[in-house]
Amino acid sequence: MRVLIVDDERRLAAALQRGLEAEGFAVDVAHDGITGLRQATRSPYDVVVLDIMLPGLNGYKVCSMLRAGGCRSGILMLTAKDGEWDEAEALDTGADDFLSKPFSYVVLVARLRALARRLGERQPRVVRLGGLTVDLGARTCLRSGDQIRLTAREFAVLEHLALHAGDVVSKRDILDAVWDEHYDGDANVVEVHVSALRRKIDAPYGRAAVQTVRGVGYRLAVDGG
Amino acid sequence: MRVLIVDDERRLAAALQRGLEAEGFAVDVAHDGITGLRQATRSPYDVVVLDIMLPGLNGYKVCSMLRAGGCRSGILMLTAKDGEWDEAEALDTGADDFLSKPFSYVVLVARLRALARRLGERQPRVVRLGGLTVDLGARTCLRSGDQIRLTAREFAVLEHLALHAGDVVSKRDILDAVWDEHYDGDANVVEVHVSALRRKIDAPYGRAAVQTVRGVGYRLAVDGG
DNA sequence: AGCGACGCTGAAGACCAGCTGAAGATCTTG
DNA sequence: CAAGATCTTCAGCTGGTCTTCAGCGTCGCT
Repeated sequence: MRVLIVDDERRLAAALQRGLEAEGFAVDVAHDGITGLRQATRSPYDVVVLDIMLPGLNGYKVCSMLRAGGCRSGILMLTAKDGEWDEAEALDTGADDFLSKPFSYVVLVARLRALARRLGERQPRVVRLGGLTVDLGARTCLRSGDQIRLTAREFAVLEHLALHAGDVVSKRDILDAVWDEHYDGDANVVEVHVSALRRKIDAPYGRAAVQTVRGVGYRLAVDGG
Repeated sequence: MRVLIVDDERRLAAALQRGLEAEGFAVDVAHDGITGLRQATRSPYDVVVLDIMLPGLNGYKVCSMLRAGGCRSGILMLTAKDGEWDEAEALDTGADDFLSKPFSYVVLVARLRALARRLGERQPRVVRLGGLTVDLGARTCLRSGDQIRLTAREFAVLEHLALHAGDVVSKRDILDAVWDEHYDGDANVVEVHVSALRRKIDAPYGRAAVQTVRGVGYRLAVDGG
């Protein structure tokens, strides 16, 4: 899932980025309103976490301009508690949810997930493919009834494949979806994680759910391999 | 959106038709399995609402025959609640969703809409030519039901031909589309790959989907050869 | 029938994409 | 701070794929 954090408190933003990335989100950061606005319109995010106090262009303006421009991402506003700006106004400008600073990290993650779920209800919560079950909500994976322990990256890769089950997904697509867009390293990271994934969900079961399509990318077999 | 209702309860079918037409759907009705099957294959519907209890040919049979014939419409099965036929079986035969009778009209409409949306979103780009099926999304190719393993180049050539099925495509066009457009090598590479393609999708089946038009180029027969 | 142009195809070697083990970097946890 | 897990980078390896080439077949024209 792709998240954009727009906050001028660099340390907070960096901490959030690290934390969320560890949970498997792909996170980009902007430190002012103008940059955030441009970033959010240029690239499709699932959720934008938007601080209200921003240099240049405040959060309300960014939010309403995004909505005016037809942006369909979820917008979670961070409101300072001093009461100068209130939550009702945040919702009025088109935000989907708000959180008062200071907030607990755990709460933020829960809200992010809830928001993403709410927006993406059309997306299946569970993808079942033959003997392979990927539970996007619980972030768990079952193969032939066994619970498989996956790392954050592994799961994120599997998630993206599962959401496009049956179709070939290029390594570039996976990079864009799972890593943030500034990642410019080798696509070999994808190969490494796919390799690890196969070692866990395919090899021990003699299956081949994750198929290589040479010269194009990968495909998750709709029958689970 | 085009909907076909196949149900032998004439009053129910007529009521549904009126209701759905009022909501802007284009609705046709059939009262038995044979008619429904013929109607569904003759005309492309977005969704077929299919009762299971039908005179002549039951809903399961209609459904599996439709799927066997390559029908890609959404199929919503109406299952009687007496439990004689269960939902798992409905899904097995290729239905996309089911609804137990008696059902609420509002629920039916919601399900219809959801189904149409679901199908529309994941509309795989598929080109079907007689016994030859080229799935551009999954990058797979089926000939008479067999999965054909193609290399990246072979598939790319076939893809370009399929997108212009029935038209003659010059070797130059293929070079520009499949190879880099500044490729200045011999056009013989195209011949080599076409040759390999024919060996896989035509020769074993005694067909000739890929036709040579001497002095001009190649043409993919619209009837699959 | 004979000729030339065009197209087909088998073989061979260059080439390249993808796989994987290992090592170092980085982050998390106790 | 140490231990452990995870992520990324790297390089060697493998096997499939692509291209080239040459020889042959086929077609259309005279």
